[in-house]
Amino acid sequence: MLKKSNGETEVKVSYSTKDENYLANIALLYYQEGLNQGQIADRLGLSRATIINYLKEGRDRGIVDIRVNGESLRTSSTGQELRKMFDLDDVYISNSGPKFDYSLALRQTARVAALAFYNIIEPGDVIGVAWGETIRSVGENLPNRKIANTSVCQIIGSMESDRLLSTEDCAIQLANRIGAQCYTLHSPAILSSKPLAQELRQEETIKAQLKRLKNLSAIITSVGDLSDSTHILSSGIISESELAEIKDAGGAGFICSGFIRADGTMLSHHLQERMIAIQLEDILKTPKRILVASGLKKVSAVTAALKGKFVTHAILDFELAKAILEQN
Amino acid sequence: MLKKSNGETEVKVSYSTKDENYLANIALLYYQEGLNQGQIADRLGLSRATIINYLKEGRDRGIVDIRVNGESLRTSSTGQELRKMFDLDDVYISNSGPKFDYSLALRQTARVAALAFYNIIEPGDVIGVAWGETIRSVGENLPNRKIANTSVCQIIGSMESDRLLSTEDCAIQLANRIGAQCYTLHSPAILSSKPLAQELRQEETIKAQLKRLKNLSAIITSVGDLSDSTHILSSGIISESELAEIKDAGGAGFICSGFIRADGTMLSHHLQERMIAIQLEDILKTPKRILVASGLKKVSAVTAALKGKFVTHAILDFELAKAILEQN
DNA sequence: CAACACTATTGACAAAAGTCAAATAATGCT
DNA sequence: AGCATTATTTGACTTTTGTCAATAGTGTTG
Repeated sequence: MLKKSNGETEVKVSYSTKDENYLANIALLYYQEGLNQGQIADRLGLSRATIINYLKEGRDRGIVDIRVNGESLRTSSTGQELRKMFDLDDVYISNSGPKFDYSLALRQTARVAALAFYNIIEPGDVIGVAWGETIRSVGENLPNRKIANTSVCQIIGSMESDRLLSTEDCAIQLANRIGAQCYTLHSPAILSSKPLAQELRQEETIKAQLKRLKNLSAIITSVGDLSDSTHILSSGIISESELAEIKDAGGAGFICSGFIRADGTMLSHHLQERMIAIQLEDILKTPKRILVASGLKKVSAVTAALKGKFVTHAILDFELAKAILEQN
Repeated sequence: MLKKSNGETEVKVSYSTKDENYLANIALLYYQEGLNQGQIADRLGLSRATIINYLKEGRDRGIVDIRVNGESLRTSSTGQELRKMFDLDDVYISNSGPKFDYSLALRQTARVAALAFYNIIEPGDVIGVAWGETIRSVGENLPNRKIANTSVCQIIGSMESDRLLSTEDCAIQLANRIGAQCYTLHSPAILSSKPLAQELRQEETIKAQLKRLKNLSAIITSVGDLSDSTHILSSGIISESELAEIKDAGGAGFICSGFIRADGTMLSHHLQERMIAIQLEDILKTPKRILVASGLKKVSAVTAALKGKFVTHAILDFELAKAILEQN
């Protein structure tokens, strides 16, 4: 961009036309002034195609930001009914239409949850983050907007499965998006024997983290169902016989490592002895308990979680919320 | 939404599909999931035209908010040079293309100023607001976003002109947008005689306000030019002979009530004796001095204001900024 | 309960936006 | 300077979006 002419060090006042300022000005003309692309092209002496490229680049680079007001997602009447029925602080409802599309519905719910998250979480919060497809999707849909002085704690040990990235990634990504300090749990979620698990719990780094989990100010989890297609079965975390055992004992769902019955009471199971995770009792002690869930197969599990008071803020899809209402 | 039936004041919990939640969900599908209107219509079993209406309503009702990052507007190289040349804190450049269009250029500059304003003003600021087309447009382009504990002070008495609404409207609108307490000046800007002006300055409400103007933390003004088309002439505030007088004395422009020379020094004039407004000396004492200007006819006036250090933060249009650079 | 005044919704058409491969301009490298 | 490489810009075409007048639905009132 320097133009030398006859030895003089003359600095050409050049504008790499594509700098941020230029992109931002075009975005203002388009999105605020309301000019169309052709009019902008004429004005700037460029082709319309170029304007399209610039507008796109502006969006990609975050110079233009299209955001949806999270408050609006709290206004659904179905959500309000659910809120009253289970005495919740907040219910946010997602809606991607009645047509069945598991992954779209999940993403939509995650997006709503991401917006809700910014309404619920305050500076200074210490946030426990669970594991699962849903939570991971929430992390992915969170915008990069800092919340001051927050920290994030992984609340259940790591695991890998085909569909999911390992647990700590959920916590790390979420922490990165909100600019939080991130404390991970350096342990598998489930160990092969009880003594090994006990021993590990005494390790300094793990002990310290487990202690931290007793004083969270917020927690975000999903809830697991106990249908035949539950991912704890398909990912090999529990066996078919163990699943049957839990169901026989009245299990309706699980949150992190803990199983709960249809009425919301806790169901202890020997599996827990081999796990490194937050205790259900500690979840109940956490002031803000955010639950995110999507899909009709979670009806009983979510209902159980609501009855057991594991939730203060719920983010659910419309179909799920309606089904829960109808059953109660 | 109130339904009166046989005298009862029954509130119908109406279930409009068009509630905010629904609109917000559609907005998410469109703007975040990236589905097109046809796909959304299919999913929700509505026509595409309806989706368009919903999306539009979402934008109109502020459920969807498209915003441009103000920081980006600070990155222009022209602006950076100007910033160094006059030792400014910040320069924001607007750009609506080289094609001459006074009113578009003004609006674009005002929009950029509105974004800059939110970067510059902090909670607790006491902001002096001047008068003029430019400042009025800034107010109109300010989004409704509160800044805590701010107050706004009208810094020059009221006047009316054909093109402009009266001065206090500038201050009031700006205050409303940012949720500030608003102090107006209950006086005309210019009076017919010196004694009357003196008397008025002793009135309690006016005295109190004038005192406030000595301790502003920020000020936003434009700058007036002294060309033949200057609005202080056309609106009858000064006469042709007075204008000629000021120009003969070396006047290059004015800020609020005060005239300045091309080198930025203050030029006293007997007109000031009849005016109710902030003093130039007090502007110089204000820590954040925001100047907004658009249009080539303001080259000398803005240059004078910059030289006289009446500005710490400048918002200028590209053509104007370039012209100022080239002359210095 | 028919007539009225609304608002919400839609289909058909017009306008605007998006895509992409080709052309042009900038840049780097002997 | 000449050539290769890469980035930017564009024209022609397709897809998506927007408009608007007509229609269906909803509640209100005499």
